Amino acid sequence: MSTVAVNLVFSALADSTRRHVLERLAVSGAASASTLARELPVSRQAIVKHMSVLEDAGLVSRKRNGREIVFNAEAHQLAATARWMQRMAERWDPIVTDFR
Amino acid sequence: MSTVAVNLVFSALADSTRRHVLERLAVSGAASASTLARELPVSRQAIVKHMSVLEDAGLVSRKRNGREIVFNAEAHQLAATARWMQRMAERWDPIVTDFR
DNA sequence: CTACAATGCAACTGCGCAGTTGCAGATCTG
DNA sequence: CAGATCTGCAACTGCGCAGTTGCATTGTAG
Repeated sequence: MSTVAVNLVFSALADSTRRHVLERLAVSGAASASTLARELPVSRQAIVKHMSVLEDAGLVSRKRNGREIVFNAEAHQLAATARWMQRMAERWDPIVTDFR
Repeated sequence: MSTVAVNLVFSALADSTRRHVLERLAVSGAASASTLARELPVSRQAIVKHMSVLEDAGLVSRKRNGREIVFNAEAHQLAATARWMQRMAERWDPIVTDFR
């Protein structure tokens, strides 16, 4: 994982609104920006910007469907980052790992 | 892990300078802000601010030693956050996990 | 005691992000 | 076609962070 990618993923996950959106997509399935804006207490434009950030981080994918754009959560990227963190933690302190 | 704690950890890790400092502390051992500022291309005050952020996130601890303040990396917090991410990823998509 | 080396405090700049609003363009549906 | 409903673009505000510089303060060693 490159430094840039790590920056993108961590800063994407650092915002609680974005984590809410991700949670929503992962649990209730794909949705458009307009739908998400109706469900959450933010404007559509705010959602659109968040989706760009999440997409750049690889945490979300978009698919055009007619006049709609449907966003989907990419759980594998989250898992990959978690594993990356785990390896980093192991390298820093081999004792502290593997409590799961 | 509370929402606030997650915000603190992720936003702390989102900055590459802070990750460099953490790496330095984890690999080469504890150090003071002045020492870190001499080793890295940032001012001491910048280091001090970063240490506060890292400390609030639980990723670093400080210990006063005479006129010096020595900072130490807390690898277990990193590992804990990695495990938290892993569980989140599992909840979102049970298939994608456990590639390690 | 004195000089040095550390932390502490404060103000300032620059920059980017979260969020909003307004309007234009595109695409379904009846 | 006409209206409804999407997305797209642009400008604007507010705010907080990264980083710097300057100066004061405190502790240590000789």
